[in-house]
Amino acid sequence: MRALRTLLLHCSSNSVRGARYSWGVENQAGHEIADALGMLLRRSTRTQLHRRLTEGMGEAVDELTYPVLSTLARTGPRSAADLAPDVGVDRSGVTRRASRLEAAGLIRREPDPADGRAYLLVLTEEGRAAVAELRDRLAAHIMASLSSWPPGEAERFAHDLHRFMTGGPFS
Amino acid sequence: MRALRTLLLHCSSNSVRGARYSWGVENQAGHEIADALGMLLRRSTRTQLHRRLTEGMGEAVDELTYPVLSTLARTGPRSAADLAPDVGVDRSGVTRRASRLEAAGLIRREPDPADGRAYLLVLTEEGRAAVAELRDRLAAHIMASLSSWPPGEAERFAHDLHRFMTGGPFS
DNA sequence: TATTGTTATACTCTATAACTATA
DNA sequence: TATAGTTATAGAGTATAACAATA
Repeated sequence: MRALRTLLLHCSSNSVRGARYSWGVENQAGHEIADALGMLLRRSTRTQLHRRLTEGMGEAVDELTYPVLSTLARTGPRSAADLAPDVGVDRSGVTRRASRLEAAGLIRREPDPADGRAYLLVLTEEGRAAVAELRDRLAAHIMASLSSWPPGEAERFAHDLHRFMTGGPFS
Repeated sequence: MRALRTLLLHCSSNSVRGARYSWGVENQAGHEIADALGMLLRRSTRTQLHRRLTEGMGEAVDELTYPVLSTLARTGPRSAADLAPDVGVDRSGVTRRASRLEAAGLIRREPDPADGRAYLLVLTEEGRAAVAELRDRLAAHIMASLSSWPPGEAERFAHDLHRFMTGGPFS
């Protein structure tokens, strides 16, 4: 079955945008998006982007700690255990990252008035400023690359991307 | 200067799509794209996606080794040192990942006829099939989430995304 | 009994620095 | 001399499993 599939795939060896792929033309849009996402999810792309955006923001803000800041900014004060699934690490991981951020003055720990066991992680003023700064840098970075697009197309693309992410396979 | 900026930012505390942000409305498209990309680059999103896509494909294919396979499929046989910047790790990292893939029969090492020091990493037939399978799964996954879009809009979005990635801040 | 935050442990992956072989 | 592949080493980050405190 797999052998047959492979054979069929390799019978149609058309070139997609010069790349050396050799699969069919069906689902062209899906493959085009898949390739773009693959590029975006590459480690080199992510680290390079993070490095450029966190330039001069202190050692505490990096690829590991920023998701904690970002999620707190989006949802408000949360406990470590509550934050864990959003950040994508265990609650012990959230604790370690939060400790770094607390030492840098970007967040503070407050006893949860509703649960004596928990501590709420709260953004400080500096933490809020850091998130806003980073978000503005990314937005500016993005818009600079869209400046050559015809009027309205960037806004349309932004809308489509938002629609894709919220209703798509990643929500 | 930063204090002034922060102050200005927090004077306009409008709500964007229900999120608890408090920054201006300028560069709306940039911020919308930035938020979508932030969601996409999150660790939880990436690991979840990789886990779903590599289901039942053997232990050798995972988040670490797939970029090696994918890059080889895109560019043809390459040496480890040549591949390293594309994959986003050191050449020793490429060696380690390639060894796992070679043990699983997905790639093979061939002496580079043009350089006696180098070995070319070459996809085997199984390796090509694995890449095709994974790429098809992702494309199908994506298209399923776009099935409810009006005719033509998915294709338009695919085109825009490709244009954004190749001409954008990640190229 | 279950869950909180935290910490020690074992594990994985990485970059760095070696090493040998070849350009 | 510089660069290829490979490997040992040290460092960073993680999940797991404990622990005491609280629900």
